[in-house]
Amino acid sequence: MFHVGSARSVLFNYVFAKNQGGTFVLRIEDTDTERNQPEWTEGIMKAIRWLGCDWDEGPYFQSERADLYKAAADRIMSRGQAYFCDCSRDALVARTGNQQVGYDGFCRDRGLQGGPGQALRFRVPDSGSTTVVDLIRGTPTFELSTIEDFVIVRSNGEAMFLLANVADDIDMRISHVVRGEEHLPNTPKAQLLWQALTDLPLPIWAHVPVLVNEKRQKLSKRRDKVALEQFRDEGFVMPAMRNYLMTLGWAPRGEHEIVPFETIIEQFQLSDVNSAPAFFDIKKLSAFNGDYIRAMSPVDFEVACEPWLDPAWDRDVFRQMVPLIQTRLVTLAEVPALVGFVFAMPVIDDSAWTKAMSADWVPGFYIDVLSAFSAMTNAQWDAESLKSTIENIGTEHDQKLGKAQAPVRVAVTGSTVGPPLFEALVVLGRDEVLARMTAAGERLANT
RNA sequence: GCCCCCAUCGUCCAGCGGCCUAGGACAUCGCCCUUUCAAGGCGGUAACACGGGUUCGAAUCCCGUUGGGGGUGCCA
Repeated sequence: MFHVGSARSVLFNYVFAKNQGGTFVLRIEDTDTERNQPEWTEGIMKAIRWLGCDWDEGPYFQSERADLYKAAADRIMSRGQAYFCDCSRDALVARTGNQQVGYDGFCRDRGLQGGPGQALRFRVPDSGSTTVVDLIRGTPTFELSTIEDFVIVRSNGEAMFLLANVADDIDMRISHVVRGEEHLPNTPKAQLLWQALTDLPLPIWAHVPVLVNEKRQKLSKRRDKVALEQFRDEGFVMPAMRNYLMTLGWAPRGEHEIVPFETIIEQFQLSDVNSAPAFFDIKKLSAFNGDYIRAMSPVDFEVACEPWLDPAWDRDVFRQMVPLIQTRLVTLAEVPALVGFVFAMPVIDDSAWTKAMSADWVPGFYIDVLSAFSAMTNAQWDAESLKSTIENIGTEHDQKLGKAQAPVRVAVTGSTVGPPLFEALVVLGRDEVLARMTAAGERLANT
């Protein structure tokens, strides 16, 4: 499961790196070995590739870099900026009587020597402040007195992600860190660690706003639809998703939001990114998707449809339907419903039948159409002839074409809506059309 | 509670002190086109949260209020 919010962050990183001529590094932050599942990593990389954001360097796995983190912890320890602690959460709460307060520094000067059950905490200075340089948010400043002594190495010896990230950022010479806004409160801690580990200048940060739902809460996989894979499986195409995600918090210059990815890369500036949370609007995504589908070449469109087609369907027949359906889609998943009638007669929808067949002019009109169709030679079986045939018979029954085509459409396609009728009749062929008309005629006679 | 962030149409963006009687996109409404449904064309409704400053002049700068959001884990 790859969260669309993560996808957006990846995209911003990628586009920024490309715009700057920089190197996009993929690092898998799998320090929590108890919870990590190997298949997650596979899914992450697959999703990033699907987005077209191939990395220039990596992937690096934090789970394989424990030595680096150990060395970093030792260095901080040797500088006296960390201490061991064996306080449990419960003990802390019991001491302070407050569920929401940070660590109270109980073990600061107990001189614990480390060992099972003891975590390593960073000794945050009691006074002073640290200022984060953020391309999107300016320079938020944090008072050190409000930051607790946080854990950097778990009691099982594993580094926490904060330590691992800083050690890696230094080791990998990371210049810019682009990530979700939810990490902003971690940043002063990261800077403290950074300065304890190296004299190298701090990285430049960019905290992109979170994506929210219609209730303006951060998108969560528990209550919201957020899986990139799910959108893909529901027929959203990558360029549409990519373009849409880029318009959340940012927009290309000018009057158009739908622009080539190259243009986005060319124009993107982190300093232009908005800092307010953005609503992930599936309706707007859908509009982008329809637009991208319409813009495809017929061949590309056919290829894109393939996963949604029944293997038994004749691809040559489908190809004839392509120009009739391409403007009628929001997602590719709608393709089967639109063309299915060509390959097999669907069950006629009851309300469609009633709607199209209940008028008193229908039976007579219907018989005329049936006989006209049977009379048509193969040479006349083309969209224009079929159209004027229906049109003329309709006129005889005092009906406009819009009304007159309805009974035929329902008889042949099972629905009142669908691709252009006469073109579809041509694809179906005279025999098949007549067979369906006859079947419908029998049903008409019996009701 | 504490820390931090944010605030332009219903939504996403544009706007970086005068070009704003605030522009575009999605959504919505109407008209046109039309073989259904779409697509397409044309047009409409719709916003600077509030209160104080600063300034000749503020959507744009400052302060406050209100309202949202994020964080507050030996998760990332």
